This record gives sequence, C-alpha cells and structure tokens, in this order.
Amino acid sequence: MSNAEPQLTANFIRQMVAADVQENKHHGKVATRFPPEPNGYLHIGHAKSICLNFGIALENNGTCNLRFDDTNPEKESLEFMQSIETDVSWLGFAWTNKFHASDYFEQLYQYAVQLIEQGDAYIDDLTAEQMRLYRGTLTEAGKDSPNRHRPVAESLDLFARMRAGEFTDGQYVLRAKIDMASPNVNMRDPIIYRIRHVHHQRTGDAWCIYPMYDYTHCISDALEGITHSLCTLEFEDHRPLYDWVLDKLQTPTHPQQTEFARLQLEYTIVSKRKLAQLVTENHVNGWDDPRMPTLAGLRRAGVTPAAIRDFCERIGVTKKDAWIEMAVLENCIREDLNENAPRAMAVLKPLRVVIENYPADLVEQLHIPCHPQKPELGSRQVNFAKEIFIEADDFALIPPPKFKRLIEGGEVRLRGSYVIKCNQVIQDEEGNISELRCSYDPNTLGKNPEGRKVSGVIHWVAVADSLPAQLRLYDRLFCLPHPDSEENFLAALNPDSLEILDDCRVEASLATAQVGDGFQFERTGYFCLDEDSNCEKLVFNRTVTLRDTWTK
RNA sequence: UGGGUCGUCGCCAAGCGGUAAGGCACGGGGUUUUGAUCUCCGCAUACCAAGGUUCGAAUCCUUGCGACCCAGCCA
Repeated sequence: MSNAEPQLTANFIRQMVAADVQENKHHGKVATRFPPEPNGYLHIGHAKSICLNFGIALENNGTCNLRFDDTNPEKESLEFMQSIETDVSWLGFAWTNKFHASDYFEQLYQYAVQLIEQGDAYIDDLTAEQMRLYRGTLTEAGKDSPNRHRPVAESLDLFARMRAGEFTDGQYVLRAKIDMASPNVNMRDPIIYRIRHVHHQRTGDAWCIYPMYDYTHCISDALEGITHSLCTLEFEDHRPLYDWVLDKLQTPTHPQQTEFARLQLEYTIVSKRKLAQLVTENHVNGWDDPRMPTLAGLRRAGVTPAAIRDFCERIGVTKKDAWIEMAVLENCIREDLNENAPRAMAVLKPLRVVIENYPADLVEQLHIPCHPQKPELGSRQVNFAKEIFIEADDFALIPPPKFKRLIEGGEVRLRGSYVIKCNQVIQDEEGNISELRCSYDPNTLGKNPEGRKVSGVIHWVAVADSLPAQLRLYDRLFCLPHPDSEENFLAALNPDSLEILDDCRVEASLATAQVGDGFQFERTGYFCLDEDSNCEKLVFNRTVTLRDTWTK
C-alpha cells in the first residue's frame, strides 16, 4: 500500500502518555491492552479502540496485549475468539502477548481469599431481588446486608465450598465490603464472584465460580504490567472500584484507567446485542454481510485496513459524545481506493450497440492504463469489436438538461477507445430500447476528433469477450441516522440496502481477479470480488460509490 | 432529587491566558478520454449562556442552561 499513514493529531490520551513518559512514570514504559469479550464479532467501534491502544503502544515503543475478557462463559465462544484474532491481525496490528482473563482465574481466586482475610470481602446469600432492594437507588443510600459482618473464617469456608461446587447457581456470592451509602452505586458492596455451573470455553469445568468484570479487569491489567488502561466512558463510574481493588490488594503495579468516548457512526449501530440480532433473525446474511459495521463485513465489502485506520485517526479521541457522519468513513475509503484500486470497466445494465461501419471480423486489442494517474501500474488489454455493451443509463431518448452522454444523433467517447455516434435507436413493440445502431470515427483513437468537441465519456465492454457477473449494490443498512435510539431499531432498516444485479458484464481482464481484490469500475464505483464467485459467474460487492456531483 | 462526565463552524477536532489549526460536508472557478481524481477559492469578529478576574479570556473564577452515563449475580 502506497499511502502514508495519516498525520497524527494531538488528543488528550496521547498528551497524557507523552507527559507520563516525559516524567519517567512507569520507568518510561508504555503498556496497553485491547480487551474484547469474545461474545461477538469486532466492529468499527472496536477498531477505534484497537487503533488507540495499539497506536499508543507503537508510538511509544511500548507493548500492547490482546486480552480476552472471558469471565462470562454463558455468552462467549471460541468462534468469536478466532474471529477477533483474525480481525485484529487484518487491521494491521500484532499483539505483544495474547492473554485471557481466564489465565488468571487461580490468581484471582487467591486475591479474593486475601480480600476476605483482610476483612474487605464477604460471602452473601441475599437473593438477586433482595440484593437489588438493599442496594438503594440513585438518590437513596443502600443498607448493609445482614451478612456484611459474617466472620472471616466463615466467609473463607463458604468461598472454598463455592469453588468446590457445593452450592447452586445464585446461592452465594462474594462481595467487596466498601460502602453501602456511597453516592456511586458501583461502590455499594459490588459482587465480585458468582456461582455459575457452566462449561467455560477454555477452562472447561475446572471452575463453577467466575469473577466479575470490575474485579477481574483491574487485576488482569496489574498482572500484565499495563501502564495505561484505556476504556470507554461508561466505565468512568467504575474507576473508583478499579482503584479500590488494586489499593486493597497492594498489587505490584497500579495501572491508570482513562476513559474516552466510544464511536457513534450515523446510519449504523454498534451494539453487539443488536448486531447479533440482525444475524440471528436473518436481516443480513451473517456477521460478514457487507452491510454490517463489523470488521468482517467491512472487509468483505472491500474496505481496506488502511482506510479504517485513517478513519480512526481522523475522528479523534475525546470524552465528548460525538456522532460521526458516514461521509467521513466513505471519504477515507474512497481516498484509499482511488489511490490504490486498479480501474476496470463493468456494465451494470447492458445495452447492445452495433457499430455499423466497423468490420465484423475485426477485433482490436486496446491497452488501457490500470490507473489514470499512475502509469507505473501498467495497463490491461481490452478488446474492441463491432458489438459492444454500454450502460443503459448512458443513453437517453429524451435527455435531461446538461446530459452529456449518448443521445440519438449525438456523439460520445467510449473510454479508452473511439468516439461513436448514435444513428438509430431500435425499440421493441413496447417501446423498450433494445439496441443502438452507431458508427465510429476511426480517427479518434487516442486523439480528439477534428472540428468538434465531444465532452461525454462512457464505459463499455465488447459483447464477445466480456464476462457475466453479478454485482451486489450495497447501501446503508438503516435509513435513520440514529437507529439505536429508535424504540424499535429494526423499523429503521433500509429496505433498499441491497440491490442485486444479475446480468452485468465486466471486461475480460477481470477473469484473473482474486477474491478480495478491489477495483474501481470506472464511473460506477469501487467493487471487490466476493467469495461467492465461481467459474460461471463473477460476483462483486460494491464497496462505495464514486463521489457524484452530477446527480446532486 | 445522588454520583460521574461533557459542551469550539452542518459533523468531527486542534487550541492549555496573547488575540479561532486541520479534516469531512457544503458553495464556486480551473484541469481532465471516469460528471471520478487533481487543483484553486470561499466557509466561526467567534468558542452553551450570563457575570467576574486580567492590559488581554475559548482558555482562570462564579452562577446558570443543555446533553450523556450509572441502581446486571453483563462487559
């Protein structure tokens, strides 16, 4: 890829890290981590976090671990873990170490024992419902559980028996003993362990008690020597708990948690639960449907890792709730593809053109540059013959104002080829245009015609050697900018998010395209060869349209 | 009514007491065998509001207003 990585602009996290390095905090080391829960596919929102965490590490010669936050086996799976590794790698990042929160289950358990011994945690047997009542509300303090002062020895015994599997799910929990009157509800004796007789994707049946996120995350960070623990805004209220646990445990290191705003992209959603719903209810064709904001979906659509990285840099990192317009992402995609995608011609809705003054037995081998601004990319062979297809939309019987394509009696340039003139329009009984009879000017190959100006240029393919193809025209998945705030986000689904064109014709040079290869089909958009292609038919997904200032 | 945050151009975003970067979008001109690209020009006397401090405030203080998050044995 020839494009340089984006210009880095200042953001508060970069500045904080730079200041820490300057002050030799953590001995000048920078260690971050990307900690996804393997309960779904990664999406564009994760890309922001990935670019931030790996980026900060890279910029400071630091390290960045991939850590699966796998403390809730009921929702997690190996399939998701695999997809996450694939996607992070595809985005262009290499983790220093790969860890799992489950790697720390034994240490987490021992730390919990320590907490109990210190009198900082206790076993409670309140039901979930009772617990909720005791917790109070946002404006009223909670009240102490009757078990809050259970003797240490008793809690220790109960905790060991929880681990041993003596109890049923929900029968007991381990709670941190903090402050039931805290204005921060997260500090009202939060649960740190619960009983779940569930098979874990990695630890199997070794455990029937699983640690909660708040308790696990900070210790995992500390054990890995993370210096900067970056997470999203909704965890701001959890930071006091993060710090409380590490302070009580006197861990060797105490990472600094810093929160930033999660990505909100217009006309899409980044809620894993809702993305999963789109998949399971078949509103899309899987997690990698090109309309999905998942990395797998973007990849299949033909979006490049560089475009996503550029996007993540451009949107910035702040603590402000911000909505990013889809145009920003599209611009990043176009900018990268314009620079790097070879050009080709594809006719979406073919209209047969017979060039009457062109010899029937002649086939000219034209060579058209793969990129108009980059001759070094070479050229491809495109054959010209008596019968060609042009885009039905490029001809108009009754042209709209300023139409500069083909009209009856008018002239137009065939891209990379000759200027043709339309002499006759053949229509069927119903008035449909079935064919155009044209003539070409032999003196216009590679040069302008004499004595007149032809401003229109249209794409074409030869009938004989063009290839049949299916083009999938994707559009935004939702027709409302903030589908997530709708009472029913499914109602905001765009009914026209996919248009399948089955009778397209593409130039012969595309026969050797590989799955995933991206092209600019001149004048129609950027496309990517899909894995559904077979020897009978090529399948291309539209990544994004070309900018269009005419139809506006 | 508790706690935690945030408010700079239509959308992002720099700015960190010395007189409003940049990107996207938008409008206009030029080049062009893609109505693409490229290129040139325009686009906040103004920083949520009102007071105050200061020679000087988007930056400091005060008071309002608005928005977002938190009461899972989810993360």
